[in-house]
Amino acid sequence: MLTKSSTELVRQRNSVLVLSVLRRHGQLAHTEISDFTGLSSATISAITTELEKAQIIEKSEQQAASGRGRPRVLLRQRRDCGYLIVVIISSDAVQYSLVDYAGKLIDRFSEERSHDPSGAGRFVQAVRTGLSRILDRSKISQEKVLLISISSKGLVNSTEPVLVWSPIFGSDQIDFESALRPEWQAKVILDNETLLVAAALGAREEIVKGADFRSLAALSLGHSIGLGIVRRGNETGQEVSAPNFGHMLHMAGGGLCRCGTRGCIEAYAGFYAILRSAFEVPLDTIPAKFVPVAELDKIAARARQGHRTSTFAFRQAGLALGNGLSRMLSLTERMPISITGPGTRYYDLLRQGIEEGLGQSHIVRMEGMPEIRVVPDEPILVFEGHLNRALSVIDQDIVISGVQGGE
Amino acid sequence: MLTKSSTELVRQRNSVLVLSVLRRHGQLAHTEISDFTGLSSATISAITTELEKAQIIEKSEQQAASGRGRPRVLLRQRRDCGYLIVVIISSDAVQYSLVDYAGKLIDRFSEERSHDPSGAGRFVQAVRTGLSRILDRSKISQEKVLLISISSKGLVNSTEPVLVWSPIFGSDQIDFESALRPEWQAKVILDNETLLVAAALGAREEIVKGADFRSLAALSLGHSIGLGIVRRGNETGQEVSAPNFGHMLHMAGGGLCRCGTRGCIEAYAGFYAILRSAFEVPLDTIPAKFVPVAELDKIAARARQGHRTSTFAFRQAGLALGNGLSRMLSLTERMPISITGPGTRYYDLLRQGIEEGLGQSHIVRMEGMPEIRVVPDEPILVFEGHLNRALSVIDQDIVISGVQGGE
DNA sequence: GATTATTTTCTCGACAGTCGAGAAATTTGA
DNA sequence: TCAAATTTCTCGACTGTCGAGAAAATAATC
Repeated sequence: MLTKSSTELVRQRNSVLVLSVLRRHGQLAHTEISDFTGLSSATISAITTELEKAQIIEKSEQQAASGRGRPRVLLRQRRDCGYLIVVIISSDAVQYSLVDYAGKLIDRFSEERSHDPSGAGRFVQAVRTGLSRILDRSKISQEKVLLISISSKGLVNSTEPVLVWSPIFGSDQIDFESALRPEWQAKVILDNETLLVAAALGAREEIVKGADFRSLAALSLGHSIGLGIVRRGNETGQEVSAPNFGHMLHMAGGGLCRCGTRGCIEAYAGFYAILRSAFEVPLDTIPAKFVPVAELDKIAARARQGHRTSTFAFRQAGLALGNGLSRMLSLTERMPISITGPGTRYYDLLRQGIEEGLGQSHIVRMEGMPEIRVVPDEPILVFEGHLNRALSVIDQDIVISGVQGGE
Repeated sequence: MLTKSSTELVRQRNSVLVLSVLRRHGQLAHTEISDFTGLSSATISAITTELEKAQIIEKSEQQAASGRGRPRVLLRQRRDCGYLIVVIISSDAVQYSLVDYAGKLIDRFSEERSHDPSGAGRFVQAVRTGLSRILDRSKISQEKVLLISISSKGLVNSTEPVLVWSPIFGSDQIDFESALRPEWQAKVILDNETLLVAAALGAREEIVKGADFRSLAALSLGHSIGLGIVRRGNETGQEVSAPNFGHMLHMAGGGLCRCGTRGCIEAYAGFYAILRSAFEVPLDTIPAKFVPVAELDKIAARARQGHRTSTFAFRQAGLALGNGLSRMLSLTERMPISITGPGTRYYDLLRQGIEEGLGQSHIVRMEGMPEIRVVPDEPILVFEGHLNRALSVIDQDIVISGVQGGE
């Protein structure tokens, strides 16, 4: 359904536009903003004075010497305009980061995670104390925290911050919104981890390719398997999604997965699955809860020396991934694939299987093999994705709610 | 990348909005347009007088008696504002329809299709003469034809009107844009047939559910298998896509498909595949080019009487469809599925397999079985989808290009 | 040191668009 | 014939963008 437009909406969108170029390029002068946005100088004046009055941006005292002429005055976000807390949940720890409005990291710590499975409720409690702790350490008042951005592996509700399914808690849903609302008035968003990786890669790619960028997928290999897809939207920036790829059906009636279903991709390509297959344990064995990476390294070493069942295990994993990717490509357009996560260290062993698995489908035979890149540093990408998404959400909210209220 | 907004853009969008409610509800009075759009009466006045001057809409002489008070004057599209030609390519015929700007069918005929496979070039030639013919018969000048909307089964380029792969011509690409450009200055669009079915169903659904509508998939069963997905977009109406579902990998190294690959869904669920499987022909047999429906009806009749291999054939087909749908659902959100096409007459035989195939995946076990509806009248939906899409494209183009030029 | 050239920022009036209020138009009912 | 009701139209206020040019501030030049 279409909806009506008004002149106020125009100002809102242009204000967000100004903030977004400021975010992308750091501090900028009046003229530069005008160049980047395509808006006239007069409009930039109007918008920036408004944003300055609302205490969202400020004039930087550091003058950029720009040859002769009136010196430029640089504008930048006010760091203390608001704060962001990033919570990254991984299988063995939870990392808390406090970030200011300009995207600068202020404080960070990690907390070990207890491995007891019973504790969805206890886990939420731990997150709440973690959040209090990072706030206390920084002496920032709670109202100044505008957004709490959480990420986890698993399946996430697309509209509300609810963890629908996760490798650790299974179908024990966690609703972060209602869990944090009593204490925090900040907005809470939750994203799948690999979605954030894809978002970060997409943002990088768009800087390089500009308007030529179309789409991209990120595949994360580890104990579990994640996939994120980012597509260029019409005008609303990029669209990202995190399908339930690890638990897509690879083979009906196949190996038993941690989720309880048979034949998921993860049941062939997850770390525990590779272990199981290398030791020729029956495929209906209940998977190990946790596999040390050292264990897999040993199998990989043997595979590299030509050991048959070890090689076979990685090959099976590759095939499952390749078949799955081909199915994903059948449902989307052709796009490059970036492989990331701890599993990238075995890419040499997985590669042949992946390519063969891809090649078994009509779409790949017709359009050719998609471009595959290996990008090992996943944690950096996750954090970068958090910042990209969270800060642009803050920009949006701040403009919609805060501009006229600032003075 | 975000892009700048201006007040002119606001007028453009609101004009398109006015045209779209006019299209949805037929002729409307000033006040009603105001109610439907949420725009103020003054704005409606401004926009409608502009559109009337540009000869896009007109006052209807038929006065709607509305009790006491000043009588309403109804506004409606001018039928002769422009015309649309709809070309529906199916496996045995090509249907041409001439439609006026108000969506009324003016003329229609079908032409048999020669089954010779060599003729991508000859086929394009046939389409060109078909288009000339429908224009000649109606005595409408060529410039008045604003859009030619074509549909076919197969894989379509998402940005240009290029048929990338089709059941009949294989990888012999057909670029309708360059084929028709010398004669026609009308815009040319090409969509996958099942995409249009999905679009039509989505539009119907949105009328019923309004803002509650989220997404929906249409599955077309026949000689080949098609899938269309429609999702509610942010504010830009609905987003539709037509994945290459029929040739998604069902089972690595499986039955030989018409496309030359092994193991496609179509190689299990297409009419030719059901035939092959019912007669226990080896799965690597080159598929029949064309299967009369009567032939399949016979198999279905036997299956309904309990004949084993016939039942098995339909069950295998259902499993392939169910597995494929579960994979699709793993990559999207949960959505209802409408099954359409000639294959719906065998739905009683397919159903169990489809449900079992769906149930083998994690996503369905977790979220439950998606709602499945059977909607047999596919041709009507295809045409309805054509009109929905084509006329809204025309509205958009007409507002962008034509409004100030009208006077 | 005064002047000129150059560059950036700011300001003003014109123009486009939406909205609310109320005037004008037109029919029904008393 | 007049009042009530309803729709359409019009006017002034407000918001927004833009182009042009004024104002500001520095570097180069004489």
